[in-house]
Amino acid sequence: MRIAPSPTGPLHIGTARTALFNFLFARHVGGTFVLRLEDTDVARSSLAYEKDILDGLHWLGLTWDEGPGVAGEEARGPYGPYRQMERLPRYSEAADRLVADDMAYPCYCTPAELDAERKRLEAAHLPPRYSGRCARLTAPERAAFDADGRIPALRFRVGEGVVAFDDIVRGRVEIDVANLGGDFVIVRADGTPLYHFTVVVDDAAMRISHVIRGEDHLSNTPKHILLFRALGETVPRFAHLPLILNADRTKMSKRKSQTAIDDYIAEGFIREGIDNYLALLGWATGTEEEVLGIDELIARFQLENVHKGAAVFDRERLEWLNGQWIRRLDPDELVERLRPFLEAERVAGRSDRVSTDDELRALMPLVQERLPVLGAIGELIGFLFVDRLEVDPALLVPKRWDAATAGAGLIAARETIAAVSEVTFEADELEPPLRALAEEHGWKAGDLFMAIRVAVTGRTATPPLFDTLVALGRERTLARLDAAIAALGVAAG
RNA sequence: GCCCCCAUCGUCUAGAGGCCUAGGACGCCACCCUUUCAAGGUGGAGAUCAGGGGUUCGAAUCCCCUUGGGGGCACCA
Repeated sequence: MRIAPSPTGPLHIGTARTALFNFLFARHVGGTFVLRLEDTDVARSSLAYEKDILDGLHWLGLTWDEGPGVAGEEARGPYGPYRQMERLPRYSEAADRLVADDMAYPCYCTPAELDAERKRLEAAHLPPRYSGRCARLTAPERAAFDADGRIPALRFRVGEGVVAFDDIVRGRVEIDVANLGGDFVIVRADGTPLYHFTVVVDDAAMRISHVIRGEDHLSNTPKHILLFRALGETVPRFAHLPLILNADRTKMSKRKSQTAIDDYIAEGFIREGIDNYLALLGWATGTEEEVLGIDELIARFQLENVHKGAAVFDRERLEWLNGQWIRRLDPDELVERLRPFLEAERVAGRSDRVSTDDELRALMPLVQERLPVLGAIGELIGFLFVDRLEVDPALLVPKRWDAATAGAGLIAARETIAAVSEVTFEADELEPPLRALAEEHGWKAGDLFMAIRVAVTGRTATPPLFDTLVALGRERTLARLDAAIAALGVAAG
């Protein structure tokens, strides 16, 4: 199996999903997973995108058995090179063979001529189609064009008949060659080969047995089959995956959806969540199991169960699955993965320092079940790492209270908390006296706790209060209470 | 325009002729738990299986048509 991305943009969700399905299938059947870079669109390809794609696939855990050398590392696999621009001689050799067998021919039509032809057909409400004008040029006619200085492209003769194949997910597909749009170009006038040609030459050369790709290639498959046959190669099995859709049910696009894997990584989605979610987009185990790790996915994966219908990308479900996986992470591992996000908070100026690993580890029980994405960590515990906390005085007054009560409550709470010594400053030591305090004054414990919460965190939604106070420490807790009391005084006055 | 593909709750899906008065999950709504927020638990609303014809004793499941949606038709990949 193979994944053959074009380095013409950052790693796209759709490419990642196709790679994942190839990977799952390859691992399930004990096959070989190949990565090939289709960089023949030189104008749009770049090394930066190439790196982005390879890094992204790695990040997702989709490791390939054969692929190009990167960052000084050797290429792996016996069928390299794995970049198409390094395989040019192979394409021209294959093209020469097709020309020698008269299965391909030089076409001298200029882009302008072809364009005019297409426009004419369009105006007549006819499907675009190459006329075949150069298909039966005689040797002298070709010589005349050559003498004229015209550089020909190469076209493949599609012939006639019906091409049929048994797609693993779609079943039998039959397409009349007459609908292929006429003989198609396989080599540009500048000598560079085109996608439909390179993909076939390479899939054959790399001994690809199963071509698993997006449904957008279904209509092109007959062209590929014709090419495999013309080259005398074995036609691989095909499996066309359902497309991933925008919310409006059109093919998922950058314009209407967040498609770059990088953006999901930056938000703090984790590979386990993304892999799990993507695997379940267009495929199901047939059981009610949904939270599945990569090994479980591999064990259960069957191309036969892949859906035919396209699937709308549902971010809510991704977030849920991501949260499931964050909760399943080993706490030390979570600390590890959180660090860059805390660093980002500091860089963005939202916190004054980054926590130590010990501090963070102690917080894991509080944060682990509250993170849908890693990027939410700042919202959750950022208040612990700021020197000067901004508190909206209005928030300090719980709904059922007035400012005076809030002030009294915080002053009383401050005294109670101050009575707890530094050494025994634990959640167990804090809760009972504060509850007693509330009861003594006839306050609802929740109201008192909310006032304290806002005073020390600036927020109404936080991890459990007493653990939060402990994390903050006695000194800072008291200081923030003092600041809040002062702020209330001003607001009340 | 032509060709190809597809069609079960808002979304992801289970379903391969009787187990379906259609199951699960996300989301939503209640309730429970609870100091807030989450997490978790329980329950609920939500799909006449796009519509219409067949086939069959029996159809979400098979066939046909219609409708709707999508994809493809480049010297892009």
